[in-house]
Amino acid sequence: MLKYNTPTPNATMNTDTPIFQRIKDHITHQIETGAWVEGDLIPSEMTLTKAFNTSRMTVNRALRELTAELILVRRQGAGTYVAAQKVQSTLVEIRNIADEITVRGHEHHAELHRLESVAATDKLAAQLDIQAGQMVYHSTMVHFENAIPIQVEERWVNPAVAPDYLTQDFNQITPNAYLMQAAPLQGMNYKLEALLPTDAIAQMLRIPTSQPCLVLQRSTRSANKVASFAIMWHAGNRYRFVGSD
Amino acid sequence: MLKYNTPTPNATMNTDTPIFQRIKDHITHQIETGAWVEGDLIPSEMTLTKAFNTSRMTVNRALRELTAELILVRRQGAGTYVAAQKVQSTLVEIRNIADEITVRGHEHHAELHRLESVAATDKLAAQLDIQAGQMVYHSTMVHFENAIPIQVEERWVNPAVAPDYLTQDFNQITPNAYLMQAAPLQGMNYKLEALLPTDAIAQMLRIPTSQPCLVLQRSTRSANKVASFAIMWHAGNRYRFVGSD
DNA sequence: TAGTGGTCTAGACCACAGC
DNA sequence: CTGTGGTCTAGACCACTAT
Repeated sequence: MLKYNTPTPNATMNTDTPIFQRIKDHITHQIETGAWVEGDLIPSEMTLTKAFNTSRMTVNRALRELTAELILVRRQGAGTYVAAQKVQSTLVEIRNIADEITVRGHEHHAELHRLESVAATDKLAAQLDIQAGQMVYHSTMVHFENAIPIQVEERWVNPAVAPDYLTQDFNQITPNAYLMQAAPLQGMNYKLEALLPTDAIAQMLRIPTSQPCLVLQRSTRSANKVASFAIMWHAGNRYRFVGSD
Repeated sequence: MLKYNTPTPNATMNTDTPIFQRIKDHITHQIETGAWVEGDLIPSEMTLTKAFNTSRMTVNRALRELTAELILVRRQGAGTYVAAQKVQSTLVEIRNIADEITVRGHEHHAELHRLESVAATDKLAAQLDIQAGQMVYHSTMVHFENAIPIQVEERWVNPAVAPDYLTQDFNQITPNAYLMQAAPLQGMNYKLEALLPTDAIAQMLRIPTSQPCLVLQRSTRSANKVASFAIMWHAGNRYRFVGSD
């Protein structure tokens, strides 16, 4: 474990905030700002007990709750670690289509059709919460399952959040996987609808323009900014979302 | 609070089970067996402390965790109660389309097109986990938002779970709302896809057959049986699923 | 063996609800 | 006022991990 300093109380924190909550806030803050990242060993219960001038049970409660929230992982005898970033939700789990295809035992590959820097249109600027005309990164990829095109992924990325986007090798890592690692995910919004494809999309998916598509639009947030906005087109006859509760 | 006896240790319980876990198990057992139901006041921390011959902090941990799991509700100064049963999920929250439309400030009404008893086809029998040929209830409804047809809901119901389905007035209560009340929901599976409508569906939604539809298929479980299977068609240009995480 | 987390105790003070 | 839950303390014993 590196990068650990005495906790600095947040100015916005009410003095009535329970101690266990202050400890939780401190830890999540370290993770959100990237000071502590996935796999890092964080301070032990005893260290935090002294740092916050409290009792071990109070620290234990904070760490136990963060573990229940899947933010930390604890190993008896070893220590407490920052958990792997996972956002789970019925609809969000399709975020890494490469993994999903591999899990099904099928072969996945992707074709990069476009990777460029473009000026944000008004509409796009609103999606990314930036100024119109500002430069943003844009990529278009097609994902294949056993050589059949399954998803067209068009993505716009906020350079302020992922400045190295254009220099990635997207044959090695999917845009989603890269963004997950480059910018710790805070949350997302999505929209799901059924649409007819444009000619360009139909061509990439190798379907007729009369074939309905399942279209997922999603924006992700990181570091209190909108990190990226993506539109994913799936041929309706080849792809569906499933889940259970 | 009624119906409370000294906890009877489960025979399958390992003697190494932590005390807080035994308390949690005891409480969830009371709820699962119906001994305690929604809204019931359960024993206080002090009562449980004595009953389990432990300390208050241990009882507090058990109750706090069950509260985080939405199984209990606590009110300082008043007591601890069994929480209302709720199933929530991005995709499951669309279960009551009438409420959803009303919340948007729009007018909702529904037309009942069909309400009948039919013999289960092989496919349907598999969905409902019953014998083919067995009688099941079937309904077809169209839901309107401000006089525009927004959803066609076709539903098959297991008579063993909701024997009074055919005698309901579905102008007063939606099938979903009735089933939620008649059969406490255990869980569900769903499938979401983009399809072209059949002629009959297109006519009910008043759309051309070339208009893609967002189709949600869902089966619900109750009392360890499949309670119902539903197919909901939405015009792709009028309806979308949205959510956030 | 030293340090870690997992659990538990027997007290304590407080805010709040209901009578 | 009494009883409830919300939080906290300063210890304790144990199982496990790493060295």
